[in-house]
Amino acid sequence: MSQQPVSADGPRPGRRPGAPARRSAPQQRKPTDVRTREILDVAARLFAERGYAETTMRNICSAVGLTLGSLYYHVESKEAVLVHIVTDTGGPFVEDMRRLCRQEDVPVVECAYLVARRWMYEVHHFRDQWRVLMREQWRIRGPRYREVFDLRRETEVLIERLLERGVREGTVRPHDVRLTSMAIAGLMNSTLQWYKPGARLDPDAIADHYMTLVLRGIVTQEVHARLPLGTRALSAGGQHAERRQDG
Amino acid sequence: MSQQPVSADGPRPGRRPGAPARRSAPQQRKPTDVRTREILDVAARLFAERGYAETTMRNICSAVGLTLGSLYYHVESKEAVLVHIVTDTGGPFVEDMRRLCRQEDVPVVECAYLVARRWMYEVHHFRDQWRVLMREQWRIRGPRYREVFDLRRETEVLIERLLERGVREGTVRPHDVRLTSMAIAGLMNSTLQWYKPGARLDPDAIADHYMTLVLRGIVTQEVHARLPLGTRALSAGGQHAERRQDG
DNA sequence: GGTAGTATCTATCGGACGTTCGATAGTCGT
DNA sequence: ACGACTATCGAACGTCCGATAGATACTACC
Repeated sequence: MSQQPVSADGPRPGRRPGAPARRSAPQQRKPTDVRTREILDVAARLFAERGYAETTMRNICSAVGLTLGSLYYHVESKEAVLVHIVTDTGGPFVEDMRRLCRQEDVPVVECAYLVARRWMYEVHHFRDQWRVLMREQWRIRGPRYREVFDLRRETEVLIERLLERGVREGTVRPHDVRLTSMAIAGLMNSTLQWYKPGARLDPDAIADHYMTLVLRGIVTQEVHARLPLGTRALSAGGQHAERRQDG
Repeated sequence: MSQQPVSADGPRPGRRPGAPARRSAPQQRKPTDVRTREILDVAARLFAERGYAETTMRNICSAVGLTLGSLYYHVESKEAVLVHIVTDTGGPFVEDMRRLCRQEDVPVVECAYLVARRWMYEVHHFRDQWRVLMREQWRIRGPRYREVFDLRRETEVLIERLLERGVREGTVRPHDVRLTSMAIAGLMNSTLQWYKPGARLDPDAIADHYMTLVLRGIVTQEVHARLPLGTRALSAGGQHAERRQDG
């Protein structure tokens, strides 16, 4: 059970000491440093598998093939690792959401499907990171908490604005947009708890299905009958929804 | 920061040692023991607030006014506390679900609303316990894990069966019932992350709203127009849904 | 009043964890 | 060739945690 600080498959003593020593830029904010990136990815995997508190810095050392002293050369502290994982995952996602929701020339219903697909893609392409984000973000205290909280809040507001645009557009019936926004977020994020990659349906199909579920509840009667993507996923008639054909 | 094993507001040395010494029955399975119940409730609160790993047995001691040695007189171990919280919460819930889904004389749509309301009631009436159940149940390993897993799985299957009955009944269109079942569970449980008691809407209103969202996506066109409870919650027309009138 | 049983206390143990420190080896610019 | 810098190592420190052991006080029953 108790593993040594050096991994079993290769202690690699004195391995590449000061190998590259040349980074493209003296970036301090974004750790594009290869080794740090590796540490962050491994930590995300371990945090997702066993949980933050159950993962020790020594576990991370074993996984990346480093000793404790070396690990602390790259990362400031254990909590800093968590903060990096959360913000590096949540930040770009919110940026994508901003971009998708801002295209006011695209019909709201179509926008909604794009949002859903992008959401499902992010969640399951960075599955470990998102599981950590969802399960452990509450640990972050102090000024960093506000930062993380604002990311989540902005996503909610973006969806609310999109739905309100749908009302102005005439395709969405007036209703409690906040509740629907939380429903969409809840549906997308809840797939983290049961969806496994390589399952019967791919993330896009689930995105379509779930977004159709929500949209059919709020769109006007005219739109309801001809939901563009959703009907494909839902009205297949059989026990199983169609598979998407665009690979 | 570091608290003593005795709480600050009253060490209460030698307090009620062996006070009742009489229990109504020699129950061993269900800890109806008053003190144990208190410990479990306090532990659920602390686990929900700070997380299982961050809560120490000494924290629980301070909260219930006991010392470490006394605490271990009532509970077997820290993990046993978690197992009790999870099973005591999940068990009765699944029993309720069984009961609600078994009444085959009640129309499926009505059944669905009853399920949703019961679900929301349980989740927010035992909020701490459910937050622990959702966030920490994966820690339980060994034979106990199967027990917990089966509880969750049975809930999913019960919903699937209900939806299939709707198809036979002619009110629900044929579709991927598993996906919808997961959607319902995801919607109900996701409210734990944002709903605070005393908010604008009560749990019943949210249950109605969310179940209507799902049902409108899967029921036949005839049923869609006259969703009994859901329309009340959704078609209010304004920014806010109605409040329920039956207290 | 003695005895059994219940519930509490104090004190302690072994271990694990996050973090720090000083030393060392390799690389690059000059 | 020689410092400056980068990345690594090994060893340790202080703290905290879950769990245990043994003594003690109080109640109930005969």
